Amino acid sequence: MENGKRKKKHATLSDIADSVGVASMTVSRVINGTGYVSEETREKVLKAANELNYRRNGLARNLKRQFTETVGLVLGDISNPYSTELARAVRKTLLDRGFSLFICISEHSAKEDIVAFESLVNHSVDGIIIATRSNDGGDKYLRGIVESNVPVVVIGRDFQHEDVDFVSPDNLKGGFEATQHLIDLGHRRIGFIGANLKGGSSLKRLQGYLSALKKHNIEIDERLVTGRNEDVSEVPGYSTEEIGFEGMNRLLSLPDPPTAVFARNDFTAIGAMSAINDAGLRIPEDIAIVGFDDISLAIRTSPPLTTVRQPMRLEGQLAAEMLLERIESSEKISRRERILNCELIVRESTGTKRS
Amino acid sequence: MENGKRKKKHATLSDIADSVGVASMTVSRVINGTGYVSEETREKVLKAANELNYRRNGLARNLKRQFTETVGLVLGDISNPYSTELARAVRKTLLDRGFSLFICISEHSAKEDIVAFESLVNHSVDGIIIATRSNDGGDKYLRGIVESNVPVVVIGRDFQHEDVDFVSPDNLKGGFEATQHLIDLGHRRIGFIGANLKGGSSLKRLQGYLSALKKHNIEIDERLVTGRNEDVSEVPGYSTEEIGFEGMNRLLSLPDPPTAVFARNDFTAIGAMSAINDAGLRIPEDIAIVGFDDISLAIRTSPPLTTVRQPMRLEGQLAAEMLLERIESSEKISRRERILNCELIVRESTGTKRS
DNA sequence: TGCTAAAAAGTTAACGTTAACATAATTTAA
DNA sequence: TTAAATTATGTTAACGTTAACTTTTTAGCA
Repeated sequence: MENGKRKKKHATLSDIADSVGVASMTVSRVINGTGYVSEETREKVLKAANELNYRRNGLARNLKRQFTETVGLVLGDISNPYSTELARAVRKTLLDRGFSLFICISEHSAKEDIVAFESLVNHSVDGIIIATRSNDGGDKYLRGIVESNVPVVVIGRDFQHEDVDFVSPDNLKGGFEATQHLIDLGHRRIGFIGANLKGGSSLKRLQGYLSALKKHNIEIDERLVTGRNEDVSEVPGYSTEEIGFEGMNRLLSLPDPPTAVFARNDFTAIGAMSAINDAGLRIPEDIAIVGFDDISLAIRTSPPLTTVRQPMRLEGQLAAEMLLERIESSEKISRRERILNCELIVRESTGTKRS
Repeated sequence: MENGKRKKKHATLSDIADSVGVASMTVSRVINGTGYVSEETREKVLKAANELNYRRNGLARNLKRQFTETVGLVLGDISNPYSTELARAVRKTLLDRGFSLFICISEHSAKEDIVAFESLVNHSVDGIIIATRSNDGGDKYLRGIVESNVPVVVIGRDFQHEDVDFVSPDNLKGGFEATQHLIDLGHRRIGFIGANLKGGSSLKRLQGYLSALKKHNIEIDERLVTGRNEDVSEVPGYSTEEIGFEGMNRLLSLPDPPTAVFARNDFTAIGAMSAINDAGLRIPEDIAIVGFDDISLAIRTSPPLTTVRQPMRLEGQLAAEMLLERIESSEKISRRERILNCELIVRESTGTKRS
């Protein structure tokens, strides 16, 4: 740091103490409203604090108290309403218990994961909730953090550790049901947009898709599974309409394009719908489409999007509650896993049974 | 806090020092890579640090150093891609300079603004960027923060203070041009969705709309200006499709509905488009529509949305740079204002000139 | 009146780190 | 070889707060 100078100093407890003529402990008592202080002193102190524009130094306070009543949340794709909903629920649960929340973004790499973890640990947050996708570098660093006794809960991230709780929607079942729904409607050529067969092996939604096909003895055509390779992509996650759009165009250019598509999430589905429209095809008559998440926009697409609803709020709330338990318990807590049910929401984008 | 117990202690510098048999200062030097340390000692120290799973205590460090190299960003509506883009740009600029970013959400009240400011100040962030809408309580608290010398930059928030920089898109001009565009196409009855005439007086986009009408001597019909009252709303901002949908339906139910609509932002526009579709009307033939922001989705709506593009990244970058200057300068910096140009992006949702 | 309890303060030390200074060991230069 | 420079390490104090303890003052009451 070549740049040394920082601004004018803030008033401290002892500045106030000096100005009033008491000990700083007395001022501390006034500020925190603890212990005995005479009404007279209290008023003098408050007056002085006000005049000096006193603001308590949280660093010193937290250093002394050994906890910060702050939790960090690491999000991948903040513009996905899923993340937002999650963050909102986490925040509410924490706020109700007197904790505050700092959000860090980690968009697409282990490096960013690590930066996020590091800055949170650095600020001595009392615990961390992580909702980014798993990756080797991040996992390794994370393991170190957990082993130094920082309470951690992961949401939807494939991270195995005896001291880390896990909350996730049932992506596998959700993916299965979405695909099953398309099969029930008579579709046989069903595409998947949002991952590759090689790269997306950890993607439960894709696995659900594959297992539904398998169950109905539909052969898996790897050309029907398309998506950008995440690990390579430098493009922020939110632009998944792009991915959906591109992916759909790839599918449409096949000699034998699918009659239905399961998109990895609603944004991807919206992008795909746009590509279908552009190609002059109709939804659901020519191509049926299912998304995932049930973001609030899903009901406003035209036609309204069939999708798998995941309980985002519940996920956030549960994760926050589990974390708080970890933070507040003095005993070791064994890993808990909560896989939450999803619900298929059928709207017009999948239409009715094909003849 | 009735719940006292926190977890097992972390290793400290002196734990390592003791275990290796050196002074903690030496360990500090190894950890920070500063000053002279013999290769032999360095290795011993690193080994011990590793074994003890040492992690430096940022609270103590920052307390001593008197700065944290951390900046806080307060966002209103995190699921709006606008916020995301902003956050991303801010983060990138900061990261390049070695700062980390904590994001706080403040969704719809002065109370939440204050909670967010408070927790950031509490953690002694070196500066704060604020991108929430102005409100009395928040402004008052903010003023206090600024007066205690915390560097602050606001984005698009109407906050006047000699020591606070201001970055904003030119909402007034943008709103004007959006409306002008509709007028140029021959529209006379033009609605505005996203604010009330009473409550939205501070909304520059609405003012731009009004002034464009005035310029062309089109009488202002207050029934054509519709939106939920923000201050009252308990509904999170992101569901602005809802607002657009509801608002459009209100406009459609008028005896003499508008032939064109300017929506406060793209999400609102998308909601409005959905309502227009549901009513069996065509865009742009029956009703033309303009949004604001040019989120990535805008090009994927059907028809693609005419909108006003604001330079979100630039806003974020500038705000971050200004903040860094404030943080690093030892001299007082006078308020700087940067109003950034917006650009009308004409797509199909406004069609061609009416006959 | 004296004695106890309650109220109102004050004192000390510590949280974990590092800046600033001091000292000791080693190397270099002349 | 001896002083000066370099390298390696140590000591002290302070960042601002508060837990834990101590002391002083006031109030209560038998």
